[in-house]
Amino acid sequence: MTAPDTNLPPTYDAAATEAAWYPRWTEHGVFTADPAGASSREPFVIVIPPPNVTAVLHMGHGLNNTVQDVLIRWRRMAGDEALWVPGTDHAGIATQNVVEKQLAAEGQTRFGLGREPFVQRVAEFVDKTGGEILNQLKSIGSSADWTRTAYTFSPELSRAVRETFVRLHEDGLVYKGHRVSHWCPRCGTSLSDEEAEFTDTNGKLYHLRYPLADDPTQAITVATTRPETMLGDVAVAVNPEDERYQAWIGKEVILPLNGVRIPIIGDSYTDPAFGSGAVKITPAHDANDFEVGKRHGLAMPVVIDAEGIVRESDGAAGRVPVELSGLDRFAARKAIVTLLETAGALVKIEPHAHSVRHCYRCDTVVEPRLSDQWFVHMRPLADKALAALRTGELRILPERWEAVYVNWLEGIRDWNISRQIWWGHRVPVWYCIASCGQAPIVSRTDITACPDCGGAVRQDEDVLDTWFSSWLWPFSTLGWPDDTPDLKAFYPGDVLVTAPEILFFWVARMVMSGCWFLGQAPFHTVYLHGTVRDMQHRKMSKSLGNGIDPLDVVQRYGADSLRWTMVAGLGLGVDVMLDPNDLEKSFAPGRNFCTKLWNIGRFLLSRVGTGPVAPVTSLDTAQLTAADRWILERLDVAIADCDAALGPARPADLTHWTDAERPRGLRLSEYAEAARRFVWNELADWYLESIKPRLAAEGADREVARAVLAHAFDGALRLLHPIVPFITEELWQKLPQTPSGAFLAQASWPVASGQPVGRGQAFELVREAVQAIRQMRSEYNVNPGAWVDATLVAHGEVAASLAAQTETVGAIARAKVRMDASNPGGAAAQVLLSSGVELVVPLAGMIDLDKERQRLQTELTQLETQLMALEGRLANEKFVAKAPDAVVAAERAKAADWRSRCDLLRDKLTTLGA
RNA sequence: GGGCGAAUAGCUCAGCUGGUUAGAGCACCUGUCUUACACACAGGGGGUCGGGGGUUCGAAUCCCUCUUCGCCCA
Repeated sequence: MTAPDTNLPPTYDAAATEAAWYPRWTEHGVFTADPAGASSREPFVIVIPPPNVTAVLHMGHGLNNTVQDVLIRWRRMAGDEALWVPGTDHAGIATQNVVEKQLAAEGQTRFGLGREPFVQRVAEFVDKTGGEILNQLKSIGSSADWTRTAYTFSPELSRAVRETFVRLHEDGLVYKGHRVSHWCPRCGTSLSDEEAEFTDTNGKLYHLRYPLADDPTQAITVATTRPETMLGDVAVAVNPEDERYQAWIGKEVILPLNGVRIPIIGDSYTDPAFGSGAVKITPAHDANDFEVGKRHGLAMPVVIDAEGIVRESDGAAGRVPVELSGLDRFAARKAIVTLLETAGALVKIEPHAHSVRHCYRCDTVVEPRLSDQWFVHMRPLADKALAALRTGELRILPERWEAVYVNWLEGIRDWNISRQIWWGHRVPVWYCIASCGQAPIVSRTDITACPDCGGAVRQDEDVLDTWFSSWLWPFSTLGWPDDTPDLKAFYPGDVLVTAPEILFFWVARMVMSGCWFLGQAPFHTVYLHGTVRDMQHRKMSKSLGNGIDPLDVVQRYGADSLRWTMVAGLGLGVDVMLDPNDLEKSFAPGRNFCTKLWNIGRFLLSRVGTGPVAPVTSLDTAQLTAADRWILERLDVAIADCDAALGPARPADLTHWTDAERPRGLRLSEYAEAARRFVWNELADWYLESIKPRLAAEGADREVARAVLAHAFDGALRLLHPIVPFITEELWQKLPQTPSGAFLAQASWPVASGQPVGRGQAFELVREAVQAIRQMRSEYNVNPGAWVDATLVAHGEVAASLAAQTETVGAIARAKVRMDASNPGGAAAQVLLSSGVELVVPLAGMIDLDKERQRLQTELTQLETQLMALEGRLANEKFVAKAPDAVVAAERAKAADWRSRCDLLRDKLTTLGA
């Protein structure tokens, strides 16, 4: 440890401090959790939302991880066995895309390379460049337990994935389904419902004319947004209730362009009010049409292939005209519309706003495609996740997201978990090549031969959705499926911190898997924070170029400034607005706060020194001045405010939230403000100023002031450490009372003193008097360096209490203050303080009587207006009869107070000759 | 199309189950380099709580309605 040093440089050096402390913390295992420790204290566990292994840190990560770090550092100090599990996911589609791009640049494709070499190449790429983001997290101070760093594609976590697949299959919840799924032609894989995101689009509605086979003079008009699919139409559906078309059901029409005859069918799926009331049915290229096709036993010809190219595929022989075959689906749309127009089959084109699904990874328009995919039947899992929320085992903050969670789970659909890519966990299913009749084998271990005929087997080609591994994250990272000490000690965890965007993708699924496989929700609290946006409220993104690089901010302002800015702006569920064009505007407040803290530290060290200080508990309360009592009370209040803003950390009964507890806590900005107010507006602005004379003197009172100041600042540093860990650690190490070898990161969270409330009251009158004198000085433009005279007029107990404070008032306000039992009169500025104390500031030659009268008159008029309203209320019999007694009593007391104040003001005006 | 939420000071937001003279931070204006701090200190201005209606002794707070915006789902 560095030796205590009373001569700090005038400005805080963030870079040097950060570089010094982070390694010391990790070398001493400050962030390492011990499962054995969880037997004597409460465990507090957060698992990181694993970033993509190839990701680089952006401001969203900065926000997300700052929040987690604040919480984990808070609980670590509060005495919990705190564990923050870090790690990354293998990001199947995203990572594969990156490597495929590299291959493309080399004129290669993954198919040209072959599966094994390709997977090898991706693995090498990840080894070389992956995980950098975890190092970047360290530079913003993240106190994760790096000894437990996890990766979804590691052998351990891969075993959990396979176990899950097999167990769900045994439970009858995993099945292979043949249906229309979302397909990304660019990524070459199917997608889950969640991965196919809606985008509002200004499209067109094409009205097509299909002539009757028996009587080509008559025709039925269908409306579609995707005319290119008409080649695969197998029917026209009308609503059986629709009188316009009832007679047409059973007749046949001729498809223009390819001449295929298709029937007109009745199906209630058709909305008579939409378009023409007749809908073309293309079962292989639309999920709804697929259902209609199944109901009516229709053929399902495929006319668009996996690359999004129009051509005759399964069951589509004779359907695609030669001139259209081989066209991309969007080129085909144009060509088909032209051909239809030429053929007289295009009735009209209307503008049509609708939503089109896009791939969440590459934004390509999703193509619905008929294929075989592995699905998880989600209903039974969803029911457990719903129950967890309803019983209070789980809560979501902000609470309004609970409704969204419930809504999604109630309408849950089966989850397509197979992907037609190569980078990921291979589906653990094997097939006998000999087709000996052996059913597909679902296995925890690799299968090399058919158990029935002994012949060769092949493994399913598909890999699993990356989310199928990340939904296990809260327990796979702790060693599940083995019953490890970590799993015993740290499951279930406590808080999950993430953004609302992945509530369904990840959060709800983790709850489902946790409840299903371990019988308990993986955490009791989901904290959904806002999004980082620019000044136009646009989400920061690479494509918009409006991002801020957190590492750049760390370099220029320090990690603590970055963290402060994030936390101070973080109302519950509120977006954080930052200006990418003006970092100074966004991060200066954080830097300024650090500078302020630093200077309080400098002042303290230069005046208190490094000599021993007495613990405040050893001080005789009689020795404490009004200021001492006041700042100690303010510290108690600050502790209580911080605790109330942050907590409770967990349900009181450890298992279920009560309705009263449920919405409480995680108000990070309120916590930051409470701590800031204490150290800046109370400790620095008032206490420090008031004790300067005491510190300059010698004797017992100086020791009291030293002790109280050191204690109060120590408390402030503890309260602030979770937000600004580096500067607080640096300063705390220099405090005279800090034990050698200790870390603030492991020091105890402050606890209120338990001393009676209200003991700081005497100092409030000091503050009031000082503020009044300052106001007079400002109003009369008194030179800030000049001293003024002031008289405090008070009686009885108040006078006695105030008499001991005149020096303090004078020192802070630069005034020669004296007490008097009666108003000295004369040309003076006069202010009425509370408790009937009068402040008289004779400003020789400066006093403007008109101005004084004006000021007092304004105050009197305002007060009289308010008093009149108040008296009106009290005169209202209904108010007195119906309002609670306590309210009425309070209003009466207030009225009495205002009346006497009005009287005093009137007296003053009289003496001023008004 | 369905659901949820928001609208309070120039900006970002607090104001819990109706009862204080409606608050905070930042921004703004004025003065000051007062030996910890001008990245600071001191003083100050600024809101008919989106519009309308209702319940109540009393509404920023509860109900209805309209307008605007955001999010989720189809």
